[in-house]
Amino acid sequence: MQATGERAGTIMQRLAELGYRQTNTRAAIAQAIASRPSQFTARELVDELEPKKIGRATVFRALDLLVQLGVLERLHGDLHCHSYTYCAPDPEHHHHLVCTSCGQVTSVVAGTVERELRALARQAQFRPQGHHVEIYGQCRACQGGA
Amino acid sequence: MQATGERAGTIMQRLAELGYRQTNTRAAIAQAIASRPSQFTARELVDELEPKKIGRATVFRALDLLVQLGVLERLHGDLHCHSYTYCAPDPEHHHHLVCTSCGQVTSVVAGTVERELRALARQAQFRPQGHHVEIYGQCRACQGGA
DNA sequence: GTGCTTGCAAAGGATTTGCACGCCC
DNA sequence: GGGCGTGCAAATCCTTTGCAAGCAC
Repeated sequence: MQATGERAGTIMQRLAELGYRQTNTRAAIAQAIASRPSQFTARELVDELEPKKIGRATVFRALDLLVQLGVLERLHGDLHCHSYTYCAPDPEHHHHLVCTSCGQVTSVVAGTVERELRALARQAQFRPQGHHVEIYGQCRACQGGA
Repeated sequence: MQATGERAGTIMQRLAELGYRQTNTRAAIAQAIASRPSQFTARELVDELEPKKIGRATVFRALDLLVQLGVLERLHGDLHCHSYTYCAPDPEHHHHLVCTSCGQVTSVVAGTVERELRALARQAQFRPQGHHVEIYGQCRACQGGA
């Protein structure tokens, strides 16, 4: 697990690396993202940042940019269409475990599943280009309580 | 593959079974769904049905109802968030192969993948409750042309 | 100084809701 | 006849866009 301060730093660093400017506004957005639980919506961020004089538009643009840079990922699924999740720089393809109780999102690398999916596609004479996998359930912390 | 007429019939039948009324409006919606390619958006249906004097609201309500009944499934994913797909009554859990060229959606049953996903979750001390899997690529028909 | 970024404000859509009428059972 | 289902229209909400001013480099 990464400290939130470190997380915000990583985001800013990544922006710099790719040649984007490190502005105060972006730092505030990075900070807001870092301080959120691992899953959040655009709306939540806008609500948090609007009082700080950061425009809706700016937040949406930053979100798009960060997804493009690979810092954030978009989540899909019945419960949280249009959610985002922070994503540590990681060249490996991975999947998500989404906790239905606390919303925590954990990334897992799953070579075996990958292979199975490819085999499945081949079997259907389908040429796979990509896929999207999300598993819902309860994370370890939530199994005891709820 | 199911004939579209049969498909529309199945939808109406399912409504009746669950105690919902079989109205002309719903029949028209069922027909429209049945005549679509396997993947479609709410917007498309509304556009098609509005000229026929079927209100937007009614289409959205019907869509929600059908998803609830398990006749339709919502698709997610970057390319087609908020798409729907017809789903033949089928007790078995399945996944989707989505063609990026023609939009065709094929259902596949994948016991092996299921098992792998469960194993993966267990490994992370995660209690799985469900999952969502979509594979993008080109279906057989589109591999030759495009 | 130059050009990327931002904030404001307004536009643009999509989806939802309220309500009175009509139709299915 | 009773109550679910429908159509109309307006409301609401989210997201995108245009443009002039500001700030990073």
